[in-house]
Amino acid sequence: MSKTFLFMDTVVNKVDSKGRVSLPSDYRSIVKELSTEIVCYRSLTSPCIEGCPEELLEKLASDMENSLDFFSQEQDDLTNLIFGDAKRFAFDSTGRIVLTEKLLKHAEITDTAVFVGKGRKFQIWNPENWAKEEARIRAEVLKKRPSLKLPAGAQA
Amino acid sequence: MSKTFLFMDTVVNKVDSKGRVSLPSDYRSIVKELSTEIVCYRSLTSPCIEGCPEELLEKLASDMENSLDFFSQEQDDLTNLIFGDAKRFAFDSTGRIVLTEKLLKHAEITDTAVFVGKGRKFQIWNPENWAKEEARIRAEVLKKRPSLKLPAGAQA
DNA sequence: CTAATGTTTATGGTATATCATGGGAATTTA
DNA sequence: TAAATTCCCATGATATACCATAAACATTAG
Repeated sequence: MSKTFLFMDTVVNKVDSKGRVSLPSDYRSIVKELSTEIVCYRSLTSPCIEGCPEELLEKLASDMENSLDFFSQEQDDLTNLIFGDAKRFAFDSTGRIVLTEKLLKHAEITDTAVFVGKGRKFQIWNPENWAKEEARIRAEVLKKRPSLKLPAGAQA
Repeated sequence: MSKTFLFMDTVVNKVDSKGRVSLPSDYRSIVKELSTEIVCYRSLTSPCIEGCPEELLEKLASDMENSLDFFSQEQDDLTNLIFGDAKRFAFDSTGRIVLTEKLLKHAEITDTAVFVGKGRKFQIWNPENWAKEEARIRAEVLKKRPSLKLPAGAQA
């Protein structure tokens, strides 16, 4: 099978008192192709944590590396914000990472985390917040595209 | 694959009476791949110190050499400022550097320093100043891109 | 089709290594 | 020689690596 790099599915895992969580094994096997660590940061738009392989942030850095941007103050504020916020998380031999207080607080996560695949990246949610968000997204989609219906029987 | 390095995260360290500060260990392990010292200079645009591996300045120099704006007065002036200001700082066996009075004064740092990752380089701030700057950046980002989706690989 | 078995994954607890930081000795500079 | 700088060691706090158990899953045998 060819290696694809898409984070998919929704997985619920426990967060222990030290902030340890198992990264879903599917995610792990994706990341392992590249490295043994992921990068996480607070979402700017939602109360959740976003994660991705470090490679995704490489491009941002490269874009700014050239001399023209080097002195620019306007050198993308957004990018600067992300690097200041993002942090590497290595997962140990059992596949766990330890999330920081800052991240957990932003996502309002205490003892349970929901991993949601988003393609090239993924998100980590508090269960209740994710339930609401998912409902909101579904409603939004149906509102915009009333003709879009799932085939009968395709509901889980 | 070419191994690249990204400075990330925000860490707060103390500056002792001798002016010693621990370089965050994450930063150290990045720099160590290349050398045992970093280069620091006063930011041209903010009251903070900027730091990076010497490698980055070398790249800057060669970019300038090959630039279409080879005769640009502005670029010339700017590079003069940077290279005239920059200085190497070796870190000792415990991972600390001693910043100069000139740098500390420019950043208004006395007993606490905030290291902020910026991708290929990093900045060192006075805590209060950084708090203000971060707030400014966040406001700016939200103003410019109200419907922002993070660029982590996806234009959503 | 069911039962048994082996394998991967999730989770809890604990030992260990690493890091930030302070104090002081040794070395250099003025 | 006084002052400043660099180096070395000690310590507490924190984070990481390691080990053990339990649960979920897949595979195979009967």
